[in-house]
Amino acid sequence: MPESDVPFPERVYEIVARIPSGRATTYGAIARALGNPRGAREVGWALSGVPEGSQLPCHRVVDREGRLSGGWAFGHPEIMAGRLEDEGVPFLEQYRVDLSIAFWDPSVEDDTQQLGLF
DNA sequence: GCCTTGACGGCAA
DNA sequence: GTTGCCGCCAAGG
Repeated sequence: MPESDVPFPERVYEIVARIPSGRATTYGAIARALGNPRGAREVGWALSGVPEGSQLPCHRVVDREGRLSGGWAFGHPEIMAGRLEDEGVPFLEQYRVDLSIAFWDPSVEDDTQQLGLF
């Protein structure tokens, strides 16, 4: 069946699920990968529907500046930041990841970008 | 059917 | 580099 039949939230989850450990991506990048460049807010809305305890690594999704805009959804940004830091994600500030190194583009399937090379 | 809210993004001042 | 405002898309009151 056409992918267009798949509900938007599920397409978001599918992308988020394949974000490599130690990397991060943005709401806008995911939206663009789904062919909806203006749907960044919709991506955020989709993730807000993710129940606690889900295996979905939604903590690896940040805004375009690398800030933990969704940190409070985990109860406290420290939880999200600690988990990212534990995976080796570089931070510019306490609540801001270095996307120049850790950014993972969902529209690229090339495995070399998952090697953590820079 | 109208208005407000929200885990965003882009641009102007 | 910051702050503010507007635009987008969906959901909920």
